Formats: sequence, C-alpha cells, structure tokens
Amino acid sequence: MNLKELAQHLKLSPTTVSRALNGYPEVGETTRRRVNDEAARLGYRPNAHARRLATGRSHAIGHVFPSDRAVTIDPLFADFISGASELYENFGYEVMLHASGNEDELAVYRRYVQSGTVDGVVVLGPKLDDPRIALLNQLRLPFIVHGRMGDSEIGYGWMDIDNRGAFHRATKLLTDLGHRQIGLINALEHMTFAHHRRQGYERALQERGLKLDPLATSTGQMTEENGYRQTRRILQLPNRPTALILGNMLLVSGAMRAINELGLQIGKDMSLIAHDDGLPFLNADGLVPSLTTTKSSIRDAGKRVAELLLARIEDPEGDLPHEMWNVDLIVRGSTGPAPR
Amino acid sequence: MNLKELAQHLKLSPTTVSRALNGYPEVGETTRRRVNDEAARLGYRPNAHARRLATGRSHAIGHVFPSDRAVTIDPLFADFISGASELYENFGYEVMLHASGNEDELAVYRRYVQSGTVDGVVVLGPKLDDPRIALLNQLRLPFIVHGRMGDSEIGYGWMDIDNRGAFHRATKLLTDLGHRQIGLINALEHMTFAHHRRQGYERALQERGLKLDPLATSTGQMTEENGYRQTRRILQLPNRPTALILGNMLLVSGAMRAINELGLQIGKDMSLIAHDDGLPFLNADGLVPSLTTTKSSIRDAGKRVAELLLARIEDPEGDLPHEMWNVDLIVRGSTGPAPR
DNA sequence: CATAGATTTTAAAGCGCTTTGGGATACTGG
DNA sequence: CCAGTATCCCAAAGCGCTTTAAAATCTATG
Repeated sequence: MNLKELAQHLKLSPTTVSRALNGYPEVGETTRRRVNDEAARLGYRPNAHARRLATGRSHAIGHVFPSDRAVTIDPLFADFISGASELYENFGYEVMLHASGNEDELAVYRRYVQSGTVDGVVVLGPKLDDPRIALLNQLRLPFIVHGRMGDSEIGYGWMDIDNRGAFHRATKLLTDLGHRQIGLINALEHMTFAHHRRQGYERALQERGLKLDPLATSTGQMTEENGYRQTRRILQLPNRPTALILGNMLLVSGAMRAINELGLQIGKDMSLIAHDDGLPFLNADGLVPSLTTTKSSIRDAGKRVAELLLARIEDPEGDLPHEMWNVDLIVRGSTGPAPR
Repeated sequence: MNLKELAQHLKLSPTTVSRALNGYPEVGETTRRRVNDEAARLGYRPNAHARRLATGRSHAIGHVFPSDRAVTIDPLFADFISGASELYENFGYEVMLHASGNEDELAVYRRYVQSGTVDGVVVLGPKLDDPRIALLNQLRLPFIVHGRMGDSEIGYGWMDIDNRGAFHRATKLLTDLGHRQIGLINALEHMTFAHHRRQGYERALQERGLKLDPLATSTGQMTEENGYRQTRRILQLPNRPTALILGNMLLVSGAMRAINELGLQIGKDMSLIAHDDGLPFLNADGLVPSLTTTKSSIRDAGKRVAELLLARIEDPEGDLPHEMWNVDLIVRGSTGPAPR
C-alpha cells in the first residue's frame, strides 16, 4: 500500500492525499478527515526512505559510542539513550547508533553528512580539548554536547550538570564535618566532567586551608575493581583519609568492600560520598548504611539534550543553548563527623 | 556532490559510475579504478535514502528495548548492542534503536514493516510465551531471537546459551562439595533464560535427592539492592543455606554485603556462584575472594546474533539457525566445601 | 450575471540512486 | 572481410514521496 494506491482508492490525487496527511492548510476539512480515516483503516504508512529523499530530512539522530573498551560510558550510555529515545519517539525521530570501532568518531560524522544519514548528533563525554566540536561546526551538522569542552562555553550548544559545584559542595560537607584528609577517586581527568569535579574538590580544600595530598586522589576507570583497588591503596597511606569521594556508583561496592575489609565502619570511621547518575540497578538509598550522594539523573539529561537538539534542528540559526543543571547533595547515612 | 555530478566530472554516465562503485562486472577494470579513485578524492558518498528507495533495502537493523523500567536489560543491553554493532558496521548496516515506550513492541514492528525502516530485527529477552515471534513470522520480517521462547525451538531462528546446563553444573559443583542447602536468586522467571536456569538448578538438586526449599529461592529484579535483600532473607531462614547461586553479577555486591554483615566468610561459611555476562565494569576475578562463575560474554552473543541475522536477511529462505552455546564454569575462590 | 478572489484539487517535476534493456565498440574465428 | 560474441557503456524508467505551478471549482460582490 503506497500513496498512489491510497489516492486511487480515495479518488483523489497523490498530492492532495500527501497534503492531507501532513497537515497542510490547502486541503478541505472534510477531505482531510476522509483521507485520515481511510489511511488509518488501511494501515497506510508512508515509506520512510521515499519521504526522506523527497524532503532531504532524515528524521534520525546519530549517537556514536566508543567501542574501544572505554568502559565508563557503557552503563551510563544506555540510560542516557533511554531518556533521549522517549523524546525522539514523540517527535517521530529515529535513533541511530554507531560504534566508532574501526574508523574514528570524526569519520563517522563525515559520513553522516556526506550520505545524509542523520539530521543531528549528540556528542557524549566531551574531553578537555575535543576535536569533534570543531569538526561538527565545520560540517554544519546540528549537535548538542552533553557536558562541555573544558572551560569553553561558547561556539556550541551544551547541557551540563554543575560537576564543579557538586564536588565542591560534597567536599565542603566533609570539611564542615571536621574531616581533614579527604580522598578522591575520580574518572579519567581528560574528560571534562572529571576535571571539573577535581576542581570543585580542590577549591573546597583550599577554602579550608587544607593541603591536597595527591596520593589520596586517583583517576581511572569507573569499575568495581578499580574502586576496590584505589580505596585499599588510599586507606593504607600513612596519613589515612577519614573520608572518600567517589566519581560514580560503580565504584561504590568496590570501595565499601575495601573499607569493610580493613575493619572500618562506614559513616563512622570512614565517610563516603559518591556521585549518583541514577542508574536503576544501583540504588544509593538501599545500601547499608545508605549512601550520601551528589545526584543527577543521566536519564533526564538524555531527555533534555534530545529536546535541545530537536529545537536546534528545527531552527539551526537560533541561539545556542547553554544549560547547566544544579546537582543535589543528598545527605544520608554514610557521612558523619570525623573520628578523632 | 551527487552521482550525476560525479559522472559528469568523469565524463561517464551515472549508470556506469553506479556500477563501478557497486562492483558490478559490466564495467572495465581501468574505468572502475578511475571512478573509485575520483570518488575517494572528492569524498563522494551515495545518498543513503536515495539508495534505499531505489533498492528497497534499508540496510538497517532494528533493536527495540523496553523503556518501561524493566531494569534487567539495561546494562546488558548496551554490551550486547556494542558487540552487534561491530559486525553491522563491517557490513554497512545501521543500528536503529527504539524505546517501546508509548506503543508496545509489536506496534513498533508493524511500523517497521509498513514504512520499510529496517531489514530485520533482533528479539531480546524472549519470554516463555512471546507474541513477538508469531507476529514477526506473520509480517515476514527477518529476525533472530537472542534466547528461546520457552522450550519451543523451531519456527524461528535463535542463538542461546545453555542456561539450563550452566546452572545444573553450578549446582552440581556445590552438591559435590557437600552442600545440601543451596539458595537461588534468579531473574524474573517468565523470562525463558531465568526459567531454564531454575530447571537446571532443580534437576541437580533432584539428582542428589535433595529437597527443594522454595523459601531459599527467589525471583526478581537484577539489582544490587535486591541481591542484598534476598540474600539477607535467605540467610536468616531457620534452615540456612550454605551456598548461593546468583543470576547476575549485578546482584553480587549486594549479596556479598549481606553475607559480610552477618559475619559469614565467603568461600568458607558460604559458597557463592554467579552468572557472569562479562560486563566490563564488574570483574569476577577481581573480587575478594575471587568469584566462581558461569561465564558467557553477552557481547560475543551480540556479535553472533548480528551475524546470523545478516545471513538470514541475505537468504530469507535458508535454514533457520538454532545455535546453543556452552557456558563455562570457572571455579575460583568463592566456592568451598560445605561447612559442617 | 459576469468577474475577481478565495478555496480546493491536480499534473508534473524532482529528490538521487539502481537497474533494465539496448547500443557501441572491440575482439574473435571461419 | 564479415558474422558472431564479448566487453564496455548509456538512455531512460522507476523507487514513493513532496512540492511547485497551474487548473478547476466555489464564493462573494458590484
């Protein structure tokens, strides 16, 4: 069943039917209703490719993820996309996924443009200096960055959470509780979000006149195992921290394991704060003791980024969005006054 | 830059250029080289939609994931897709993702067919009785099921791991070690894989003449919190199990937490086996004690399913693949003889 | 009642590719 | 030297839709 057949069936021209279905004003109200009813009855759907060819719009959004085992993004990625999809679906957009395996991510973008596969892309996990942004601007492919490229905030649209503020606040809570040695297990710091977190952490220490102990911090993969290793290492330092801040919920069980192993009690001997992206399978509130977190749903972020991107595609000359979300600090049972 | 322009540029007809690029034999070797070189030099890529319209093939694979908060699939999903993408990419296929949010999954399939969006789909997480399979057969949309629909093995192509065998072997290891009370924390058992796992578990108990204690088993979400809750519950039964089998690595940290809390030692007072899908952020070998697992990489499964699907699309009348993978039982430090 | 203007419908071109069915042209062997 | 056969290339149709420009129909007005 194609448009032509449907038109014959209705004794109308394809033009009129097309217009009726797409809501153009040049068609009478009664005709429109008749067309819509019949299309629904016969289960007619326009051929996606024909429409794309004719309009030059693909109604698809590209998402590239690194398949080079950059572990961090994986579980978060699914949740982000899941939020974004919700929105795309409502606006009739498709989600295209691409592993940047053989070719690199830049090559994928070039291909997108040359072959017209997508109308826009979401840039995930921006680095301090990220070539993707310049390329996309040059290619004139609409995009929104989830996060920022270092401290540059103009020249591209972005939506980010206040990582600096979040880790500043978390660190400050700990210093207010009297902790003087505070460890940090961070993500890889060429990623902007991790860099910002460290900045927030360091500023809070400075404000209290506390000296930063580089050995009490680490940057690495967001895995259970790394959480365990780093926690163990940090807790065996001569000048042992009494509190620990973790970049991610995936680190938490490893960290807790290490803490328990050393016979320390969480919330008493050792305070713990983690950043919680709201992954559905890791609930900070259900832990014992419940976990103090800086929380921001990555799923909601996905939804919002999708929204901004569609707006941008709609109006490519409009103002670039710059949107920063506050991050909640939720105090629960894993933080307490510093032991003396 | 389109085909016509490229052809003019080369002083050839579009026909010849198209054929040269697509490897048809009707074009001379020298001409072909000339065309390929020039296309590469100018960065020409055929318009994806035009090609799709002309060929009637979309070169895209659909993947529908439930966005109704069915937690289980999320982290596994990303890994599965990641494996599949690797293959698709090599064969020039796109990955389309769809949240089955408002409309249900069946509706998405119908739409796929009506609008020609994809050439085939992967069915994930099949249930004991799953309407998707009948619908897809009726729609004549090529598909491969990752897993099986209950015990029916014909009438559709599938690739599955031997869940029954895996859990049978795991349980048998424990009974061989002298354990007589063995708990099970399973996924939701309307899912075939979870159903099979229980069957394997129960058969091994029967073979040893052990009585099944329904209270020592549970089915539910694959989350840290549920792992904790169920473990805690099971370990407080009057007739406390000395071993526990977990459906998923996500349950593990919760379970370990509960075990430690009750002052029991893993591998000694309490043996532990989990199924490991090879998620990159949860390493069974890095735990302390290292974890005995039934292991099968979900990423590899994704890759294989993709391969089978592409073969099926290539030859829709070919034999339906039925492929079952063995699951390794890797014995590590978390299992030991039953305490007396 | 004729005519201008508004409304509704249509024919036809075009989006950029593939592919059918022929034509040239060059290469054989009788 | 010519018919027969490969080899190489091309014109044109068509995939199913949108959209421009124009035609047909209806409404209002002097």
